Amino acid sequence: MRGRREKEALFEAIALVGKAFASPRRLELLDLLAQAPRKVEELARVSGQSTANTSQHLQALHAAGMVTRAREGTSVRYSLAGEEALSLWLALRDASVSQLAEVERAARDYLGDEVDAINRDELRARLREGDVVLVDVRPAEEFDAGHIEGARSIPIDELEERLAELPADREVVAYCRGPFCAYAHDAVRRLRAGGRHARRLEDGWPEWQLTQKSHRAV
Amino acid sequence: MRGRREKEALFEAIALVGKAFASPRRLELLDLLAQAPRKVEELARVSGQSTANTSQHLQALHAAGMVTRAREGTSVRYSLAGEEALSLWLALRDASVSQLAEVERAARDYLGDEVDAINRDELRARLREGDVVLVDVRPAEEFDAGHIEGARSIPIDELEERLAELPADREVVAYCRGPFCAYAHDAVRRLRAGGRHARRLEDGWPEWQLTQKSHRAV
DNA sequence: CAAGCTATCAAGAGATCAATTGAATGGCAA
DNA sequence: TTGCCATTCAATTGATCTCTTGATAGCTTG
Repeated sequence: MRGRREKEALFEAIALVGKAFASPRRLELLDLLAQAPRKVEELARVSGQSTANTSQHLQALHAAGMVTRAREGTSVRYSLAGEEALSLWLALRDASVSQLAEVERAARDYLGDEVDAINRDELRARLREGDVVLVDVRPAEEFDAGHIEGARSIPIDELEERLAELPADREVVAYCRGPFCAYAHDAVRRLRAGGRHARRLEDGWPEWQLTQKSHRAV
Repeated sequence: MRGRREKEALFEAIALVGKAFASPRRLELLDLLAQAPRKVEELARVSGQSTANTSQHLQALHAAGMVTRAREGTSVRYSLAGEEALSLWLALRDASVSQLAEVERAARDYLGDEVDAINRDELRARLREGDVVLVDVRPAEEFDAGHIEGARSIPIDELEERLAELPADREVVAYCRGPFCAYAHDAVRRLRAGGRHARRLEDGWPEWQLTQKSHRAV
């Protein structure tokens, strides 16, 4: 009983989950699913790959227990498999930033110049005070799937034309998918160009959601 | 600026870390390093693979920022790269258990019949009361590299011959490398065969160490 | 039940990875 | 210096992964 054979089987089983995180495409899918459940075709379109390939990657994620799927008529909607999967993905992402300079560099290249940020705790306090306007600049479907309480949805595409909706005398905080999502950066730049005092939330909806849950748990 | 090209580069960089967790061999190395820093040749011997192969995997882990290395005379000692790497590995391991029935099955096959366990909080309380004997059944080097305060080292190999050191009138708690390490299970079975009232700690030194640190941080 | 759409399957080409082997490097000690 | 040992490098083979293409299956609607 219990020899190297069994131990290897154990590590192999764990590596099944590790493999799920070994492909950039799959990570992009996870990142999207962290915002909202989506159909295969949507994921394919948004992530810019073929439907067949997307389906295969989703199946790999499913085999690793990281996503769940549900038929909806003629299509299939995939979701992140619970809080566990979300926090694992966020942990991997954060660890990769702090351990690999490469990631930080890639992030800078993608996000452009840094803009002023505010962290979750500070935002919570300011929301209690009621002296900020909180704007969710993600696509409307993602807002609908879940958002920070008190936020108003103004997708980044509509920001310029709806600028008038935002008061000029209060600070505006924009948030989006997370620390490596360009929407909030963009939004802040455009808001400032529009004469608003604006900052971005340091991270995004998934992180907010997760800390809310763990706060409730504690 | 900032297009699909840059976004892909970002996910690719994160996937570098993901790849580190995609091989069972590398996971075994991480698991060993979570106990104590070790030289390449030791790791090769303990994990039962060739030195060259071990070296290659360690370099992969190094490239992913999960381990650090230090020359020591003619040899090289590898260590886990900080708390971040440890907690990521533990998170992956735990998530794989809760999301994949396969992992749990493999664990049962390897560990054999379940034995009574005690969790960290309960152990902490019992240690304060002083009514348990805590035994670290890992190899002595791992004990030396770090152990639970108040534990005594009795490597599993020496357990039978040193049974007399353990009082028969107090409960004995054995711990080892973690929830999937067979040592504590074995130890409890042998202790019971030796007439002791014994349980195992639910997890092991790495988990204890990590919660100690986060407690201190909070 | 036929058409149309979505998702999955199946097969294959090309790339990447894993492990082995044998040679090279770097530090240590005689 | 020379020899020795631990580690790394380099090259190779076979296995695995990724993406594409074209076919298939499942559901819905006319």
